[in-house]
Amino acid sequence: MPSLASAGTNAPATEATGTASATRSKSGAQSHGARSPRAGAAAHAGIAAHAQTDADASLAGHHASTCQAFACQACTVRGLTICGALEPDDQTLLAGLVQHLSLQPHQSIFQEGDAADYVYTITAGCVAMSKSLADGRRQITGFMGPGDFLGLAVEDENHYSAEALSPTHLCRYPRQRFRAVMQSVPALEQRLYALAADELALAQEQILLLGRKTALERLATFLLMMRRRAQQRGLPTNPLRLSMARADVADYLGLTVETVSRGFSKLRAMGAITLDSAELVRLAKPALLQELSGT
Amino acid sequence: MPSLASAGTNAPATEATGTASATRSKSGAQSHGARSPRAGAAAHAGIAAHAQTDADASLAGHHASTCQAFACQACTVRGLTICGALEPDDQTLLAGLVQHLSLQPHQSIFQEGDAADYVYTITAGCVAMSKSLADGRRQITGFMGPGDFLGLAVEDENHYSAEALSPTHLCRYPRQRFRAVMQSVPALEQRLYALAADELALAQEQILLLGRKTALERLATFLLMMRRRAQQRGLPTNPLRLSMARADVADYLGLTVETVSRGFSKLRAMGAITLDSAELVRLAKPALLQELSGT
DNA sequence: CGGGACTTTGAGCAAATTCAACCATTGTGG
DNA sequence: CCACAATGGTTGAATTTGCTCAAAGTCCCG
Repeated sequence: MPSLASAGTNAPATEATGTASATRSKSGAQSHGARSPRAGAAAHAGIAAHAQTDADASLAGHHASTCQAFACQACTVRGLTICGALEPDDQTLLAGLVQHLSLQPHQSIFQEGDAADYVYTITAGCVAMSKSLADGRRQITGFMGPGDFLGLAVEDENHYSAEALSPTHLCRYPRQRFRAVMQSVPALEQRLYALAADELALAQEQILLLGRKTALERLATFLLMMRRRAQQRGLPTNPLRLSMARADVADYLGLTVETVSRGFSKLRAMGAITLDSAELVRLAKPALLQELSGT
Repeated sequence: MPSLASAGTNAPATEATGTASATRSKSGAQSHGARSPRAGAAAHAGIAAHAQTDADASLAGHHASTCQAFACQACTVRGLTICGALEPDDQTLLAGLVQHLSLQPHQSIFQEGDAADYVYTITAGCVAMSKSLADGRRQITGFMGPGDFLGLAVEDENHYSAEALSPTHLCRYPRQRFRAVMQSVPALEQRLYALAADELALAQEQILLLGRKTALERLATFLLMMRRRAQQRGLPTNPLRLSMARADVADYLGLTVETVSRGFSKLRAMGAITLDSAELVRLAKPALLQELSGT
């Protein structure tokens, strides 16, 4: 599949790739019928083409460093992300490389197998990392939100795809130059090492969930995790905004959309949660969820 | 469960914890009946007590550095592990900290929730990292073999357990001192960052497997992965030695022992593999396995 | 040779998937 | 402004995969 993606130039703005939920059986991919017979071709349209930078001209080069630096001063996720770990001088160094991007839901950031030319920091929205099998089954390996760093583990090519799930803002850095800064700034290197360690711990948590938890346990775990994330970022938790579709939750939890939906209904019936809308959840009984989570 | 483990002093040399296979249903843990009613209490016996070092006295301190350095010179996994990335001087630095340990199958190295006092390099054998749920269901998050580094992602306490699956030799370093060396030796830091990145990529591969692959696909993927590992280490691949029990394979693949066994039988029936013994597999048709692996 | 641990095989069952229909929300065009 | 199509979510029924429970079969070690 990676090879198929290489020709990616432009695709219709509305493609189904992002929402074609994975299915468990090998024959499942076709069964979703009308949806995107060319799954995998994806919305690989070059980001630059779609990019709507805060200062659009900045994409042409990095002459806009002062302007960018100013934007960084005002950045709302500064404390959460890598910039917070840096001295002012080093921040300027990074600010000289940065490009700002805006993405719509379902827009691809990069695809499994692509050359890893950039690394990213997310300033707003929600991004999914995912891997797929040849027949289209998709597994989301993680969600990232404001403050998260994207591109940690990359070598020369990406081992996973990344896609915006909600309207998203990114800071993008050319990978080679970022790497150079990283090697000259020990604080940055250490910060990234710590981030990698965190991400690894999360991945192991996810492995436990996928390998050993029941559908309901997965869902309860997921909701509690989303709440913790929101708390860490100072986002509202009492209606908790999921920022993703059921299909994405399903692809994250290794389930089908239907099972996820049934799970939500069951949790609602138990009084554990309330739904303002499909995306806005109230965790009425966190203790019950905790118990249901199996952990 | 972490709190239960804290009192760990000595346990019988033969405990069942390591082999009590996880089960999917919440009630499953008890259903295995006679096996280890005190699951979770584990073989937490201090390693030092069981340790049979190559030069036993070394445990008392680190005065044996020259001796250890000599051992390191002869080390068979030097090229694979962190030592290979170091200057001779830095190697001596590490050699001054090292302690050699030998473990029997089922012996615990550390437990989820323990203080992370050491990091390890594996020189021989096979180690499983695992996480468990409250009711005893266990998930193995990864296997490590000769050359692998254990303790990458740790903060002050371990997020997972580690246990020897076959007779195993380890190099152990006090974590704080290792950390100090790490921070003074950029090459080491970068090597560990690279290892963390590799481990993360493996974890994501595992997430895809657990979330979206069928039992047979998991097994095929597993066998190919084990073969790749053996190749990387220059170990024999034609009878490929698994170095672990079916129960461990099951806990790694998110399945039950029975399903794993059926899978092996099915692969055998298809002619994809041959079994010299339960632990010695011949991959008769790697291409078929590749196809079956779903990737 | 005998005992125990591990592995394999079989039969029935249950959780989650598949397939299918229906409902709700949203945006569009008449 | 409302009908209506489209998308996403929910619910139901049948099916399937993998699990549970049970019983043999193997292998290893003393």
